[in-house]
Amino acid sequence: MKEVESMSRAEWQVMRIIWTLGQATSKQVIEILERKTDWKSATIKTLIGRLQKKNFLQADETNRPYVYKPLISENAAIHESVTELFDNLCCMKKGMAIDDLINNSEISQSDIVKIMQTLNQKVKTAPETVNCNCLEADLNEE
Amino acid sequence: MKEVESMSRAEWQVMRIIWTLGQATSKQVIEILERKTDWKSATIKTLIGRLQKKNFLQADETNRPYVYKPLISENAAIHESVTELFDNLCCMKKGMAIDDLINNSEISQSDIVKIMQTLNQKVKTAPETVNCNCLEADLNEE
DNA sequence: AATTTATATTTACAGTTGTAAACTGTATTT
DNA sequence: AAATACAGTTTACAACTGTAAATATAAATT
Repeated sequence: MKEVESMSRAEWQVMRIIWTLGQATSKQVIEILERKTDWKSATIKTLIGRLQKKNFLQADETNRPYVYKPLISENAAIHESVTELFDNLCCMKKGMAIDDLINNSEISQSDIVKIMQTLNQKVKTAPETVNCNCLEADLNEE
Repeated sequence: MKEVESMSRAEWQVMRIIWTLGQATSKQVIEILERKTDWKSATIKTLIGRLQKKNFLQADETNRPYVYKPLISENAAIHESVTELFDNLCCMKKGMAIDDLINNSEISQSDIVKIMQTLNQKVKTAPETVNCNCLEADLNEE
């Protein structure tokens, strides 16, 4: 029924460790997450297993302990999640949501510059207004 | 275990109708969602019921059919969801995520202007860089 | 009042998620 | 080789979700 698997909140925490390290053993992930959370090591093992099943992680099994590597890039994963969430929103509200996000996130100087450039491009072709379509049948949801 | 209830994807669709109409009967919600989705009316009734249980909706039961009203504003709900999602992300990646979002969302002229103003404020105090904390214990998650 | 219709509430059921113990197989140390 | 320690795999279980049928209740019609 579900087209594409998605990553749960707890699974995200595991992926973040592995993305940041590039690859990791379960031991490494467990050590770090035991400091960050109050999860038992068994819980973390479960999460690693599920991430493999969902094809977000792959174990290099040539020698033990296995080394786990990401099968999806962090950027791709972020894109997927953020897009999925924004799909829930009224299209009229997306601008506001982004504004809110900017207000509540710590963003570096260079990222701010980058975003401004994006906006400068965007403004050239942006519509005067975006209408709410919450009540309309969306014929096309590609 | 769960501090605050959150809204599922399907429940969001129901709320969007009710926010947009201000209030609605189940019949109205069902009619609209039957055009937008392939859900059966029974499914939509279940969702309305769950939203009431989670205190996102309240039924005015003075006369039938009941009129359902939101107990949370659309903006508040958006803030909650978006914040929850961004909590998953590496803080170093949030700027990029926002940039990606802007690239992929239709945003009105006025929203763009608003966002630019926000950025202009933000840039004054923004840090040069934001460091990844994916491997660190977060002592404080208030 | 009895029947039909509309609407609201209960029950159902499989899959996902958070959370973790138990078990199994491999590697290391006596 | 036997015992121990680790790491990987299975099993568990309740709550939440998507999906919907069945049932109960109230309103409208006959």
